Amino acid sequence: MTAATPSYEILARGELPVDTVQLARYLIGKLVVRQTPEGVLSGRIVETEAYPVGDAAGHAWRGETPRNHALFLTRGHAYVYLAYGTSWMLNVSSEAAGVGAGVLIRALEPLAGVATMQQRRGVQNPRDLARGPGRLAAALDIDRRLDGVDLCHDGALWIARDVHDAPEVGISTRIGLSRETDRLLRFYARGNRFVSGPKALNR
DNA sequence: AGTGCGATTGACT
DNA sequence: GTCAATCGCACTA
Repeated sequence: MTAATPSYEILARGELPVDTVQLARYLIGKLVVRQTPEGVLSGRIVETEAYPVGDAAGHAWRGETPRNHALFLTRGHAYVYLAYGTSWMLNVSSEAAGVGAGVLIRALEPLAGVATMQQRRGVQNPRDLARGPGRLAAALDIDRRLDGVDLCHDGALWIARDVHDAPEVGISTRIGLSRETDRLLRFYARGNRFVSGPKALNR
């Protein structure tokens, strides 16, 4: 028995806040659980960013396309896309069906399957396994196969409740954007060492 | 059909 | 601190 076996109680869709920004904040302290043939991988969400309706930095801004289709699914579905040709990004759709918006999961505190993640990433330091959206997806073996998956159902990937209380949440501007750079839509577990970005954005 | 450009990362000065 | 890698897609024509 491990000392801290994580709980995998799936979050029901009805529990998810209907608003994109509220959902981004709500997801801090929840779990991402990935079921693979090799076993379960999981982590605690410590950093998110909201891309609400009307946000010029959001992929849904110019309307629905084949790529961003999953953003228009009802809240709680995975939107997975490739950035810079190298890094997969995991998002959670966040509004009613037909409305395009989402929350980017930017960092996890690894919990279950750490050895597998270390192997997958070729990295030993637990802090570096899922600190950053691209690393996170690589650690959990997330790519286009999971685009459109319902995260409120048992399957290859879902979101679960944590046994611990939600951490204190900090708010800042988002990272890596060229538009809408001043909006305070990034949420993070304050002081948590698995949060990405500069120190100034982790107070 | 051609072009530009990322919601990043890792290697390197 | 700088910078290239690398791919799919959206946009233009």
